[in-house]
Amino acid sequence: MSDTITRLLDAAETGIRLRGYHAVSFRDLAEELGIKSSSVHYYFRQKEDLGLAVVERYTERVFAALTAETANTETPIDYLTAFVSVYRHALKGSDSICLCGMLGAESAGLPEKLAAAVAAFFQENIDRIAANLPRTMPAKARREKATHILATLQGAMTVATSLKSHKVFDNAVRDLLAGAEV
Amino acid sequence: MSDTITRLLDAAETGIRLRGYHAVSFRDLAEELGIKSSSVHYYFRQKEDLGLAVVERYTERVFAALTAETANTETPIDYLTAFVSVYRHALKGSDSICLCGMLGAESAGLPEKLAAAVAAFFQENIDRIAANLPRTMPAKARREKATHILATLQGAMTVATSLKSHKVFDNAVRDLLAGAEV
DNA sequence: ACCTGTCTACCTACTGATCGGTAGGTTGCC
DNA sequence: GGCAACCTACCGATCAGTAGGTAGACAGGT
Repeated sequence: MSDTITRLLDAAETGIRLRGYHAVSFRDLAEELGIKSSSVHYYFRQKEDLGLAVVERYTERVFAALTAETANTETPIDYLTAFVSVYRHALKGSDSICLCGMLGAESAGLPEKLAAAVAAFFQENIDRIAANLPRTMPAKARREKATHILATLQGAMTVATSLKSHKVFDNAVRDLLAGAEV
Repeated sequence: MSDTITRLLDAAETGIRLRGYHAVSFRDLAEELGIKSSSVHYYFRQKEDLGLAVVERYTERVFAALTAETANTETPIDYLTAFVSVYRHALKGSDSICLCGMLGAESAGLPEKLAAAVAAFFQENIDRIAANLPRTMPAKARREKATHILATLQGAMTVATSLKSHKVFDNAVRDLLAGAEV
């Protein structure tokens, strides 16, 4: 992948995670890279194409990190702790919320394909968590707990960013994991 | 409050909750009411003023509903059930997320005063929940659980809206309350 | 060694639509 | 006459997107 494409995806991802899809413009991205906005259209014909590429790359990166981080966990609580640490790292490394947390909030105003990609990201998160909850739990209870965990992570990032304190995220997650030790 | 102002606040709130602050324009609002965009400036000099008025009215309405709904609760779990039902009602009535959930996500790209008003909304939510948790819990644990509960509610609205199913919200909240019965 | 064609990675220059915002009417009620 | 509730008619900035040009690298043929 060319350097310019990578830098474009980086700038777009940062902008979307901080301010939202509609607050990111081709002109701003171009200016940040030192090129012209028409050159951005050379790589991404429409804004939707850029958005989709950002979500695709983000999805792959997050799931790769989740797979790696949870690889050697043995108990469900170890798995959850590792899972959560990937999100904690994402928040602290970027000082912004999850890309899909932002796009999920905006999804009614997004191109359909983009909204669908975000929904798929959420669903895959829920499925992965549910698959690693104790086998002794009924399937319905696992689905509920998995949804609860994803919702808490996403909401904790939003509230922590608004209150400008990563501790808010840690506080929410500490109680989440304390309650999950079933 | 004049009818036009109420209708403007309604239209702006709906637009922001569905698509975000930057996706709402004076022109669209005016068109929806059948007036001209310059007339919107007659009521709200700047977009920021409109945004602040929307958040103010929303904050008052939500806290009034929370106060009313939780008025006759006796146990912490009753309080939480009533608290959560206000958010459930907000989601189902509007088919969109919490106004402050959207603005909190976008807060890095918002006028400062607006971001501050949203942060205050979150903080007040946390304080109210914490104040109604069992007195037997240490203050720190109450703060953590309260943050956890607000984060779950906000995240559950986002994920449910993205996955286009209110059941997602119910699933997350059912597990949240099941774990909260301490 | 020199021309020729093709390709990538941009560029200039522009379009029509839309943005928030302003100046200065007009209309109808009290 | 004065005021509230609009209006027309703009402004300059910004938006996504398009048309068509160019400079440089590389390849193949002669």
